[in-house]
Amino acid sequence: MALSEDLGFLLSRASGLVVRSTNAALADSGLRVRAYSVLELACIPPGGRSQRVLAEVLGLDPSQVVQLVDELSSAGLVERLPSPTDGRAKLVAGTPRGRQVLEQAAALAATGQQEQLSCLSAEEQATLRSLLSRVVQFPG
Amino acid sequence: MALSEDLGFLLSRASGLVVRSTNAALADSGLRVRAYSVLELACIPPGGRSQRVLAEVLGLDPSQVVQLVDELSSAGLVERLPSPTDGRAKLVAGTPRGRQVLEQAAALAATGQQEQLSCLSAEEQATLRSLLSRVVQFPG
DNA sequence: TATTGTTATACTCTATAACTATA
DNA sequence: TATAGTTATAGAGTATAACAATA
Repeated sequence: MALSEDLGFLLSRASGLVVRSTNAALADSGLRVRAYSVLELACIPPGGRSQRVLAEVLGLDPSQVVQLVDELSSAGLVERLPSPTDGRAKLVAGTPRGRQVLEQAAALAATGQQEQLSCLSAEEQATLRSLLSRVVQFPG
Repeated sequence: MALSEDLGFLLSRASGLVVRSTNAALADSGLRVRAYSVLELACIPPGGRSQRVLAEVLGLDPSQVVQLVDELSSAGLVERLPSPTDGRAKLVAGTPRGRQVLEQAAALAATGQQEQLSCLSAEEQATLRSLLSRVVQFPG
């Protein structure tokens, strides 16, 4: 199979382009894409989510989540709360400042992303989103 | 935007899954996906391609191409030939053994890739390929 | 002066194993 | 015994800058 038709190659190449562009766009926020995705998940439900869940959803190793949460926590964007139901688990929840930063960062990230994806129409982007969602099997 | 609808996130997650699976499938060949892609390009035209072209096509830094070609060259899979038209450039060409290894590796890579992509029909994979090709703007 | 390949360096990302505390 | 979080470490991938040889 020619490289230009190799889906694995095309995926990793496209991902590289978008991640690079998004990281550049996020520079002013002090975040990079991985920390941004952790912050986004931490800000969704009021109570936060356990690090184990974060790792599973993001496809990261639990030890990587520790580092990213450490980083966000030092910046005052998230906090680790004890789980009321499991003494081992810690729930990662966004702080008010974290939600504020997330809002600004989301706009920056969207800009960087569209720099690479604007060659596709909104409908085509929706198709791409739908296909990739099936591959990723995004949990909840 | 929810993370599950974030095209950048979906791309990098899907890419990660496929690359991981492909690297695992390639293990017996001694190659990893990046070296595999260099070998594939080196084996296409009889005369090979310059490292600068390889870097551009693969989206890698020229210094990364040096390392990958070193690796493939040590394994006897490619060789650096002097360019007949440019004394600075070196053409990277696959050896007979390189073509042999490539053929086997291609089958392994396809297997590992389909492990992650089999949830999409052939037609859906073609759609995905077409959309990603536009994003990547694959040169020649 | 610009480009090709190279070397060196640092940073980010990924992968593993081992440890602790709780379940 | 199993799981959540943590620590440590090594390897792979990415990004930059500087240099020699050639254009």
